[in-house]
Order: sequence, then structure tokens, then C-alpha cells
Amino acid sequence: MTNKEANQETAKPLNFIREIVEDDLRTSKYGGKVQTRFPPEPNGYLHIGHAKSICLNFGIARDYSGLCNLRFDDTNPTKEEMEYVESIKEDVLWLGFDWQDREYYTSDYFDKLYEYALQLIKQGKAYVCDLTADEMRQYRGTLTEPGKESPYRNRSIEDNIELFEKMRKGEFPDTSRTLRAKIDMASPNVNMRDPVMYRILHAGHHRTGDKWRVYPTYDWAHGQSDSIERITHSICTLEFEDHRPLYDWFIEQLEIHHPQQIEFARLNLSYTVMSKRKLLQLVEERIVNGWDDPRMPTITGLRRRGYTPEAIRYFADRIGVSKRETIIDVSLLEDSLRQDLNKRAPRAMAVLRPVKVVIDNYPNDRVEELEAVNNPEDPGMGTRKIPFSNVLYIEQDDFREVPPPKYFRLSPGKEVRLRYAYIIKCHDVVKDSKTGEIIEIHCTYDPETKSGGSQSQRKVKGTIHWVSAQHAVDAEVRVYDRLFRVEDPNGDEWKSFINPDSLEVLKNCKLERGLVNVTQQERFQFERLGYFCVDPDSRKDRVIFNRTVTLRDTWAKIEKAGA
RNA sequence: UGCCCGGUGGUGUAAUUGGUAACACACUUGACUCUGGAUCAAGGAAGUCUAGGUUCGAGUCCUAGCCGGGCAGCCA
Repeated sequence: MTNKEANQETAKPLNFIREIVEDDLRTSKYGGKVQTRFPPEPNGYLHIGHAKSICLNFGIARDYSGLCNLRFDDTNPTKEEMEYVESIKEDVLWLGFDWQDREYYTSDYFDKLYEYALQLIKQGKAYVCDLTADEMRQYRGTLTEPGKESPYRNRSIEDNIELFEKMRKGEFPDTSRTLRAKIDMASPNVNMRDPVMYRILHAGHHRTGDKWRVYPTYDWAHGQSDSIERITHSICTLEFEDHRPLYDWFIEQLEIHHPQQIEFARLNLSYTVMSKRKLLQLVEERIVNGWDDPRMPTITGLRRRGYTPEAIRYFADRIGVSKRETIIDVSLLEDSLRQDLNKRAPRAMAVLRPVKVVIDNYPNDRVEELEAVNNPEDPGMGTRKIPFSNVLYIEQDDFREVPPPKYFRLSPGKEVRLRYAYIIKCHDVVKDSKTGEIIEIHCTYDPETKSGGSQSQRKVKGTIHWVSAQHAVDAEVRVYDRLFRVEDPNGDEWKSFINPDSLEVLKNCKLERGLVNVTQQERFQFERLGYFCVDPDSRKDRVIFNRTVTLRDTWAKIEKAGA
């Protein structure tokens, strides 16, 4: 690390949450302890937005010698499933974080929560209410008008205890009664107008089975769960800001450990959607091929796409944390990935849209083994041999019969360097007589220009990649583009912004010989094209790659500007 | 029309807590290059939502507005 980098490292500013944590450490607010938690609801797959929260919570715990728990917020048995619990654990681990033995569930606290509820009833701070959902809404008032008190609000403590007990035993039908906190129906904060703490639900729970017929609401369960786990800093998203007074109220009535809730803005990324509801819809309506579709912003999708945990963590670091609602440009995510992969991914040559090149003056029975560097960024990664012969494939894009201005690649009468091989010159083109499609490009090579040879110094403008036809490995490559055509595809019309060309399957790709034996998830840089990784669908006899991200492409910009 | 939160280049995040706006991404230009990659260098781009005020001095403090977001599930 250079001095400059070291300085940047130490000068790295704290986000506002870390400032609060450091203040609390200085004043010993929590006895010098830091305890955070990541509390997902197991009703969907984790996405890049959750990654931000995971990095925040686990990162703070790590940096201030604290601990971070994983807690599943499983208070709604009608929506939650074990499938999601498993996927969430896998994703957190993959991101590089470890909750060790602290895998908790809100349902672990159902007994305790029930006791707390009884305590509030006995304090005259909670009551059983017989209002229907409709009636309750009417009694709640509006944003500008106060609510009315429920007629059941002043039941005796004894009646409340008895009724609540019967609710628990399942003696009443679903939704017939609720347990409510007795706070203030005229509060300007609607959350304080006697919120529901328990609802009757005759539903089995994925962990507690048939034990309960009443289930705590999130508002009642969350703060107390944090308290039970001795959380010091309860970091959550902005929409819970209005709920904080309620959580504080519960904690104060109960006189139990009081965590500090801190809210931050959730992540939005351009050209994608992030809400669980929308992601679920994309999956269920088969707009994408499952939660792990490489176009999805889910962790599992990004993983399949070829993203690395390092890149995602670096990205989370770079976006910062604040209370402003913003949309982060995907290019920052892509840049984070390229920075990581550039250093680590071995290079290979691959032709995605092949066109045949015949070197007329190269003996057709000859094969040379040429030396290629595995990663110019890291000499330690060594070199490999690649075969060269008289029939090659090059990229269709790398030949133009009529070259536009500033085109450095192959065209009639022009020369290019074949990477790690020779300089060739094009002198003829064979076309299909019917379609006009170019079938073969005829070239001659200059034997004096072999890479690394004594006469190899001659300069040509362009260098292109190639694959020897007789040695090529056939492959399928899935090329992805952004899922949506607009930066902010939200609102009611969101589905109309879906990019119909977000997936292109190329079935006739030619890879260099060395890629016959690849393993799942293995990543490469295909020179001049981008980073690619082996898809789980890949088989020994049918190699399949995903394009993770393209390289920066200056030519594409020039061409676009010209057009 | 009640309560809560936010407003700094195109996009994000900073600004030693009152000292004269920085970093990254994106963009532009150039150098270098057997990846139009990588790298390096340079540049344009905000005077900090507005209007007042306090102060020698305000992105930071005060006042009044304006704009954006959230909240009326027995969802989380």
C-alpha cells in the first residue's frame, strides 16, 4: 500500500451511524459494548439492498469488537417459510459474515413476549378489543383527525387477563379480537393510537407448530426482541422512524434494556427494482427464471451472475450510509466488480460471434503452441500455451468490409495483430452468394512478427483475439443486459419498463482449448469482452458461461457517438 | 391538512462540528499499451432548495417558506 492509499484509508470518514456508535462508546452508554443484529423476515430472498444492511450491521460489530446476531423475524406464520430461512443463511455466509451460534428467531421469544403482554395488561396498559378490522380503522381517525377510544378500552384487568388467555387457547375465531396497547387515540402519530399487539391466527408456525393461536405483531415483537438480545444499536430503515416512539414506549413501560434505534435510507439501484413484492412477481410471472436468475438483484442472482462477495462488500463501503432517499448508479456496482476481477480473474480468449479466418500462407498441417500470459496484472499467475493454426475464428465485430473512421480492427487491405500470435493482413472476403453474409476472411500472415520474437516490434493499430478452429471448445454464452430500460422503473407502470432484450443466448461460441475443463462458478476475463463465469447449468459436454460484466468499452462509446 | 424525516456537481458520499466545498462513480481530453482492457495525467461540472437574520466569516447556527419522501394492515 502506498502512502497515499494509507492516508485515504485513515482519512475515511465515518457514516452518521458509526459516529453515534463511537459517541456511545466514548460516553460508555452501553458499558462499552456494541451489539447489532440483522433481522430479516423469512418471506423472500435477500437482495443487494439487504447486503447493504448486512455489511452495515456485521461491519460495525466487527470494527467495534462487538457481535452481530442473525435473527429471523418470523411473527407472521402465513407468509414465512423455511426455504427462505435456508437461503438467507446461505447468502449471509457467502457474503463473508458469520453469526456463529447466534441464530435467533423472534418465535424463540413468544413465551417471553406473552409474559410482557400480561405485564402490560396488569399495569392497565393493554386491553382486549372486540372491534372488527373495519371498525378499528374507523375508530383510528385519520392523519389529520384524532381517533375515538374503543368501547372495550376500559375493561377490567381481570377480564383482560381472562380474555387474553382464551385468545391464546384458541377459543375465539380468527380476527374476532385483538390485544391492544392503551396509549393515546388522539396522538398525532397514528402508530400510538392503541396499536395491535396480538392477533388471533389459527395457523401453524414453521417453528412453534400448533403451540400458539395468537401471534405478536411486528410492532410489538421487534423492539422487545432487540431488548432481549441486549442489542445496543437497532439499525433499521427509514419507514420505521415513526414507530420509534412506540417501541420506546413499550420498553419504558416494561422497564427493560433500551436499545437505540437508528434509521437509514434503504438502497435503490438504477435500472432495477428492489421491493420483495416486485421481485416475487418477476419470479412468479416467469419474467425471469427464478430467484437466482443472473439478472435479478438478489444475492443468489448476483452470485450466479458471477459477482464476488468482495465486490459487493466494497460496493457497500463505497455507497455510504445516510438518511437521504437516493438511487445509486449501477455503474458503481459494476466498477466495484471490475476492480476486484481485474486483479484476480485469469484471462482467456473466447469468440462469441465467430467468423472464420483462413491464413492462406500458413501451412495447413502446422500447429504452433504460443505462449500467453494468464493475467498481466499479476505475473504470479503464470503463462499458458495456446494452439495456433491456419483456420481461426475471430469476432464478427472485429471485421468490417467498410471500416468506419477510427476503426482499428481488420478490414480489406488492413493489418491487425492477433494477440500472442502474428500480424495478419486481409486480402479477400468470401460471401454467401444468396445472403451476402461473410463466410470466410482470407488473410496472409507475416512470419517475422510472431509475439515475443526478435522481429515482433512492428506496431499496428489494433490487436484482436482469436481461437484456433480445430482446437476450439464449443460453448453457450448467456449475455445479460439490464432488466429495465429506464433508470427508475418504479410506479404502477413498472412492468412496462422491462427490457425485452435483457437476455441473449449465444449458442455457437468458440473458446480457447484450455477451457474444456472448467468448474462451476469459475471466473475468467475473456480478453477484450468482459468477465464471465461458469453457470451451474454447465456440463462437461456442454459448457455454459454467463457474462458477468463487460470490460470498459471505449470503442462502443466512439461508435455510439458517431451514430 | 396532522406528525416524522430529508434537501451539497449528472449520481452518491464528505467537509477537522462556524474558517471559504473534497473524494469516488459517470463524462471529456491526452499519454501509454500485443486487451479500444488495465494504468497514468489533465479537465468540465455544485457555491450547498429559497428568502431573510446572527457573525469578521455560514453547507454548518436562527426564522419563515419551498420541494421531495414516509405514516391511517389484525404486513414487516
